[in-house]
Amino acid sequence: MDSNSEPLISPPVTRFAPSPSGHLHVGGARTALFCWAFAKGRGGKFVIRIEDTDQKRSSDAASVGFLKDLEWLGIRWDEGPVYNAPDGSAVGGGPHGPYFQSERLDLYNHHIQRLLDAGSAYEAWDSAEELEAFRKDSLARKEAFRYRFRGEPTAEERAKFAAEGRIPVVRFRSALVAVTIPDEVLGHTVLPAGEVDDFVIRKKDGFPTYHFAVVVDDEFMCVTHVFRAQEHFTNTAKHVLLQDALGFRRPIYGHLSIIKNPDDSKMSKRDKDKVLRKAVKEQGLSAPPANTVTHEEWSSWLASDNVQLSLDGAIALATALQVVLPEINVDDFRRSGYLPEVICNFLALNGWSPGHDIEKFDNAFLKERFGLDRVLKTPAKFDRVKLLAFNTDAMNAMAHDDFVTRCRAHAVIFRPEFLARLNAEQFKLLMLATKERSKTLDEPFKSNAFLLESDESLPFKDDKSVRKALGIGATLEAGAKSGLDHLRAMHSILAACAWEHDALEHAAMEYANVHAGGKIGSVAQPLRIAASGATVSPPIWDTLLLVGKAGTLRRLERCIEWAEALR
RNA sequence: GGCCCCAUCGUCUAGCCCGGUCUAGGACACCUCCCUUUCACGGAGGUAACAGGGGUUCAAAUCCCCUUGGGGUCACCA
Repeated sequence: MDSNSEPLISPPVTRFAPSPSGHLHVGGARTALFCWAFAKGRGGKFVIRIEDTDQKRSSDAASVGFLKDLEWLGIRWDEGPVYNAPDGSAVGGGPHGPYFQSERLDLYNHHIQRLLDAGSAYEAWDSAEELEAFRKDSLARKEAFRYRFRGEPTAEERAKFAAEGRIPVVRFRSALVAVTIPDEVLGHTVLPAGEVDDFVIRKKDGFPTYHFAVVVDDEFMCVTHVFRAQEHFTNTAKHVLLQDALGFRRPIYGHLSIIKNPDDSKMSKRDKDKVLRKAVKEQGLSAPPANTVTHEEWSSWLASDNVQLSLDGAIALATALQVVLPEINVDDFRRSGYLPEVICNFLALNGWSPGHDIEKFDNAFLKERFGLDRVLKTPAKFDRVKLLAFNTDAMNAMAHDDFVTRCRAHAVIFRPEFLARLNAEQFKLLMLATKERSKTLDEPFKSNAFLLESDESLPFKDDKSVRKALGIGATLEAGAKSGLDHLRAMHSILAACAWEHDALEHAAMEYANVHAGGKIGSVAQPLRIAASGATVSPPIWDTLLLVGKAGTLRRLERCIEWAEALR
């Protein structure tokens, strides 16, 4: 038995309780992963609850889009919002619902009334302006602002407030005692008396605050272990006080360090906008590039750092500005072609390790081995380079058939144009030709866009390596042939060649032996440029096969023409 | 600023709780070489860290204190 399995409570119930959002952030994904692994590895339950007590931020149906991301990662919940997985199975439901806090108001109000009746809570009538003044005052004295009971309003005052249309909030009467914050990751620590103020538990709009709803729900959803981001650490004191006042059980707590960017900033959904703003500034743009965002969107976006572009808008703008958006959400990584199992593995390694120099593992292993005793207290920087390396390894280890299947699944969602261009056989050929150099599921598509070009309009790239391969601008020794010469010669050879891998290779080899000193590379590179437009493509014969005979010959002709005009 | 937490290669980390086996291990990145029809992959080497200062001890990355640095929090957001 390890140090954190609790003898008194088993099996454990953990929960992931985000506010509604269309996207799952990697930090949230890791929290969910740890909660899931802990519960499932001990025969317990993993619950999802939506914390939508902020009416301003609770929006539409897309508000739980992150459920799709969780499911994609292989993290399934035993209780929570109902979700129909792509494989047809239904996830969620359960006996302790509803799992949206906005639907549990009666429950919260019942318990707030209990506190009110017991004198552990009271109504407070302060206006926003009054509170602001208090805060300013505290700030001037270089103190943290702590709200304290300000006395019962007189009947007169009460009448005046009512006449003004004021609506009271309910505040919790915090005892002036030191509070121990229980934490199995950071260690139990004591908050000095007076640190917790009389915080609001019911807002003016009748909704409970986060602190109150969490405590009630954790109790009634039978949550035994709460693992959440470190930003909640100090809040735990409030929760503990509330639990004591309400007579609730106390779950075991563990606070997880945050995940940071390589530059030490906190990883945030605003990072994409940050990159774009920088590019706009550097490139000195004063209007949105064509086919990106509307002028209205553009100007409101530039007017305030707090405004975020829509995903589609951000992607379009990034393409136009030729910048790469940082992946922040799970969905971003999916779009970039990362494998869910690799993301889970890598995420788990940020803040936890199984020891013994083990780095590669799957969720089953994680579930088996995960425990709070090996969770790190230090924040980790999210290293995309290492993630990519992990993904590359997983891609290389994949069986050919699996690779093709998964690339196809990726293409259906993100690269449909390739499915339109290639038949099943060609698709498979391209995938296998690209497999060993693909670091992501998206790479077979991203790096082979030349296949989508028409033979009549494929652009040829004019750069140093292209000029070198074609022999443009170079002086030749007597009798030697340039890459361009090879191209001219190969045109007729290919025209007479069967369009099949070995035949192509054989014919080119034969030619190279006679005219290129056996150096096939000096023939293959010009061909590659002609067929793909640049010096990088899948193995040359596969490339020609995919472009097709007619297409290759036409591209050759155009390339020769283009190269001749260059010199 | 008050309160709380944290600190091993550039990065993720092992080791720390139970001081000696640590001239600090692994991985990613980086450098060198090999392989090679492009780009990649792969193979073989290499550079690289206990934040600083005090203690305790025969002995400290490991225990204690201070300094410095980093983080969190101080909402009618979660």
